[in-house]
Amino acid sequence: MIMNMSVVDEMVCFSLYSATRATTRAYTELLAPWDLTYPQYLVLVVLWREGEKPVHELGDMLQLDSGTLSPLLRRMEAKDLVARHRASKDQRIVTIAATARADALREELGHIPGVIARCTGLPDLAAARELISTLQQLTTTMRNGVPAGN
Amino acid sequence: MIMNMSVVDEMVCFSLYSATRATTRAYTELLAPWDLTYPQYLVLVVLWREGEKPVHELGDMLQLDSGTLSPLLRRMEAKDLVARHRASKDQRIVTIAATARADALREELGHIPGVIARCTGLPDLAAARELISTLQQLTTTMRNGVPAGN
DNA sequence: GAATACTAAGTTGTGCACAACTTAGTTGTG
DNA sequence: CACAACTAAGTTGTGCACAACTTAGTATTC
Repeated sequence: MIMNMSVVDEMVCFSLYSATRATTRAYTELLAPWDLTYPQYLVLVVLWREGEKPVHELGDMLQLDSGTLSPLLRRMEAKDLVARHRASKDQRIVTIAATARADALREELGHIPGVIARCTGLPDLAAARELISTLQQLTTTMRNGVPAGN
Repeated sequence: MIMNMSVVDEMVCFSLYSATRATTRAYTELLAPWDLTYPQYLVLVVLWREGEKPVHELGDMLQLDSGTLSPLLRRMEAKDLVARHRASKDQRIVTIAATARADALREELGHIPGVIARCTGLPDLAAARELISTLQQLTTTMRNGVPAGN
């Protein structure tokens, strides 16, 4: 907690920032043949696993607001990957569903998690779980925000 | 390395992605009073520590290309945070230097690393170093790219 | 039941990231 | 010297993220 903590903590953030961009680039390369971006792929993963979902629930799961999701889903709709329809019960809610084309992609893209697994270079499942745990805790703490009084 | 590895590995990437966005938001909030973004702050940190630098060396350090840095530095120049001048020796090279105003900010922003330190929620220096090490290794492996044959 | 508060989705505007390209300057080779 | 190969910075275009706002529909309260 003493002296050089400062530099190290900036390094935590910077190495996070670098690692995420490297990961996104790996996904970009992997997904290029299907004209998919990483956030678009994440939407498909959620829809494949959970079925159709309102926009705000997708937003809760991916931690993205409508300002990000609305145009992203519009692009996915244009590529015939998702369909939107108003829920009849509550006319404010737009439900997003994977299309038949998206469902077909599920098999085609089944190799991706394994490829990414190798790309992480993590030695085993335990190491992966530990990293996930550390990152999730960091996310929670960060999201609680900058404590009052700086 | 067996069964559910796939799901876990997607979780590694997603937790990275979430953690980075949470961190960037924390920086955004912290830096708002100075009208600075996180990448702009990173440029200042490099210039403070290393003195003036050509654009491509900034790019090497931050892993950003000229397509990102050129407009970013233009915005920083407009805010009187950096100055650009052509190196006389090699006329292709534009050297970026912190302005007096940027140097003055160095003290004013001195509290930030400590605040971020607390926001990470990491228990001690050892935990921070371990996370940095894991992330740097992951970045290197990721950047080596998707191995041939998928 | 009318005014108010709230919620869901979408819009607008700014700033990264990054691929692909352009322009200008430098180096290397014959 | 000429010319090809290379390098540095900048430009263009696309797609996130996200703050701030708008629009429309729902719930609440009196």
